[in-house]
Amino acid sequence: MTIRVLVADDQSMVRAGFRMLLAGEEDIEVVAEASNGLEAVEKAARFDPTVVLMDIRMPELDGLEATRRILATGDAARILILTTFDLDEYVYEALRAGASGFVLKDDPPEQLLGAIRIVAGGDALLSPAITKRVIKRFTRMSQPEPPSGLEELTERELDVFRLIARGFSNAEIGQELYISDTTVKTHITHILQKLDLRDRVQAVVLAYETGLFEEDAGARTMRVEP
Amino acid sequence: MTIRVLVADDQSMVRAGFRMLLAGEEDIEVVAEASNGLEAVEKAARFDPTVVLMDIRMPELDGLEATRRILATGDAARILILTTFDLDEYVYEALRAGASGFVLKDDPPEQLLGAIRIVAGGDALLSPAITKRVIKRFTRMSQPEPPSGLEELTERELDVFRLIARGFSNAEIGQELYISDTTVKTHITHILQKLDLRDRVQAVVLAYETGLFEEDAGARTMRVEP
DNA sequence: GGCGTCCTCCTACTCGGGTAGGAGGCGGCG
DNA sequence: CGCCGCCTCCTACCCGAGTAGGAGGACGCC
Repeated sequence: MTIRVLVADDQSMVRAGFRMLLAGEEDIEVVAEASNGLEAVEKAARFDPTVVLMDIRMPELDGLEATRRILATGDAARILILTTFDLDEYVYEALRAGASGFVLKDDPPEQLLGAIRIVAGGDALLSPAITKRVIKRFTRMSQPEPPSGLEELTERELDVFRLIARGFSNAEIGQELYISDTTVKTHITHILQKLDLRDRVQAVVLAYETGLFEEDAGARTMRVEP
Repeated sequence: MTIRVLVADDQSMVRAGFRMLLAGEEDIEVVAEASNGLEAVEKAARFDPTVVLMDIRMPELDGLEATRRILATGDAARILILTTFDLDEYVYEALRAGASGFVLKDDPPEQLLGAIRIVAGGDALLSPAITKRVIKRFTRMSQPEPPSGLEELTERELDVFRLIARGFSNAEIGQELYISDTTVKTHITHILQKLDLRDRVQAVVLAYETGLFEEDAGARTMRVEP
């Protein structure tokens, strides 16, 4: 019996890469691809895959919500999450959503193949680098705060965060969003508090390390004055 | 006559993606792959490709030096550089190294195919987003300074830059390197001047966008106080 | 209606970051 | 030797960033 795989990733290049990688395996078959979360949910229902390779960041619906919806249908599908960085905060949320494993996109191919087989067999696994962080997280969590977790940023705060991550000053952010810079400051204070960061520099680091905002790569340009 | 392509990229997934993409084209054939710069140089000599798809950031030897070496052999190969971001400062260096074109990795596939054919035909091209920056750069360059280009950072400045890129404050950098924070400030002023940046936030953005310091990913941890 | 959330804007303050300019020590190189 | 580049450190100054705390309007929900 072959392992039926659904590949859900918004980058066609990555999908093609997986398809090629898995094509060489006797016991694995790619039965469908999805380029966003909604499509993933739909195709999971239609093709009944054994394993869904799920990117976290996708348009329409992200990998987390897609994971929840697929599992909510009672399907037997196992979800294997693909993350780009081991720092990805979503990992903890995905754990709660019921994912069976996490693999880093730049892990060696053999590791990925192994992961698919393990997950298909009903076991769970984490990439070593992720495991380290998860453990650290849980040991830290069990002491001071109750359950906690990361607070959610509002829409507007995300707008501001996006611009911070591109190196904008408060004044520039204000111009871009048509709000005063005191308002910008207010948003930033909230962002830093919610994410437990010291200043905007750390916010930029976090944004890149977790791969936030990779969607708007097209518009990504640092401001340069003439 | 088919266009012979060498794919040089350190991510196997990306290579596989290109192979798959190009497999569908009648006039294009992937004759070899390379996972680092040295391999690219060697295989370019061995397989005599029409076009080399070259990633900039690669182990052993980066895409720029590989480009220089391949062109130095007098081969007819055209180099098409792949960049992840339009902000990549290396672009200017690669121009000087003799690359024939630049394509963003997330440009639509048709654009990439077109680019390969154009470059194979002997013309040069830039991705629109890159063109914009190059023009801005050259117009700026032709006025005050002679040829110039990016000044090189010293070893110590790189040390400081690395820590800036991890979100460290000046005081923290000073402790880490055993120097006073006024010295740190001095270095930072020089870094910003040399790279034409406004503040450390832009420096962090630049570091990530150009993939500087990806080597020390293992040690990459944001400072978090207990 | 009343409550809560979000967004907006304000003042006033503190502090870290960045600039300007100078200075001394060290090592390499012509 | 003398010059230069690099690293180190300093003072003095300015300004942007972030904090604290308050306030008002829009909207949705019970």
